[in-house]
Amino acid sequence: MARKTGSHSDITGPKVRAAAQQLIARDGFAAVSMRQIAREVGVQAGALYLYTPDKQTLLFDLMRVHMEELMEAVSALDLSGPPQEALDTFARFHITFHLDRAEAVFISYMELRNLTPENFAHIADLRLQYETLLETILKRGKAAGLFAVPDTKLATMALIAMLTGLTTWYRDDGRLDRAEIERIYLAMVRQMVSDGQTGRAEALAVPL
Amino acid sequence: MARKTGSHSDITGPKVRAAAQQLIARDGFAAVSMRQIAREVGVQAGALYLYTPDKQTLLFDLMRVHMEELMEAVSALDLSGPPQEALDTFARFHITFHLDRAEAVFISYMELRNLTPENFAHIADLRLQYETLLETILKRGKAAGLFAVPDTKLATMALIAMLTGLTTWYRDDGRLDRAEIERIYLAMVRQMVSDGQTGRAEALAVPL
DNA sequence: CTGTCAATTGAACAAGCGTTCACCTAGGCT
DNA sequence: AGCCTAGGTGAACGCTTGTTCAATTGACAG
Repeated sequence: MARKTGSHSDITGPKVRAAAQQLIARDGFAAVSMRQIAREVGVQAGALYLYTPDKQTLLFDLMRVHMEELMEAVSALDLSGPPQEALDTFARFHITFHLDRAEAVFISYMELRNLTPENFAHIADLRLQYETLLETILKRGKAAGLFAVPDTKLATMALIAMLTGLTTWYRDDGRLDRAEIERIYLAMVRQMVSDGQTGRAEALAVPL
Repeated sequence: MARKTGSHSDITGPKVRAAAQQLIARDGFAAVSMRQIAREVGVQAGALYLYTPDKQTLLFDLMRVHMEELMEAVSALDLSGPPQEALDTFARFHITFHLDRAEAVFISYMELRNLTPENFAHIADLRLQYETLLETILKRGKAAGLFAVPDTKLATMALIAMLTGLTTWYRDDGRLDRAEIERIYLAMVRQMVSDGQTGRAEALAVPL
């Protein structure tokens, strides 16, 4: 067999990562073998080692790329405006970005324990940076007397868990479409930090 | 070697489940071998099969017992009172129960995909029953005009994700103790469903 | 038409897997 | 004193694992 036509490394490389992502998201890192990934790609197991030094690095790269893309995308947002506006922007972004990448999100939350300590530290650091962006918004809103947040750190964790949890049950053919879900979640986010002065009607009337 | 003193099945049985729970919570079901569990118990791998027919059933039993204990404990609550009171009771219960059983909770959320379809269906059914208890409270509150909840199903998922997320980052030696965390989370839960009429001060002033 | 080399095969390696089973042995019962 | 059996051993089964590597292929440059 060997090479067929054209340069394959540009083709096989991405296919390896795609197959790994799909299988690991479905069955878990430890349960997926290199031979399964290879079969999905249409190649022998040995060939995978042209694209990754080992299985661990394959996982780490999936998570690293995901987190780097997340940070790059969130960096493009303007979160410097009024806290309420920044919170809306962040929440909308989080929902869309995560629903678009359900597999990568799932892996990044479930397979942390399969990383070596160094790799884990790197991913955890990126995640903390991301969470800090949200906490900063909450702090600004609290300082301005706009948000009623007992503790910004806990509110950050609560909001992220609530928003990310979406990816675990969302189905394309579900009762509500993505726009509706986004609207409803945004209303809940607003309400969770609202100080009551804003009024309920305002928080629930989410413009699209 | 063989038996040492007294009847051991009453001792070894629980030790097997405890060791399995600890190791699976830490490394994941697929990554833990029967030999590792046996070593932790202080026994040879073959002896485990006196206490479980196979590895899959060992996992299922851990999850089943956890979910059954959850349902039994939640059934003992009185959730028939005013919606706000019932919600408080439920939230407090959820936090306490889950923080007390971090390992079992972690397993029940992470290892669902390692269950056979029949076993999965059973666990999923118990979970749905649990979630329905919360949704019923939200529906009652909404019908009574007390809660501002755009969609009770989504609010249920959001609240459960938010509350359960707690177990993923809570540490005994953290900045806040459990009572404080419970109080703050309860305030956030109230605020998320509050209709603004109740007033912010009331929602944040959580009695212990 | 030939030589080069990127891309891949397929076999091999030692290690570990879940599970089974013939055997053993210490303790309680008669 | 002697048997019975619960509770456990330790070796073995066939299979899979991650990883390596010499050999081979096909596409392309000169």
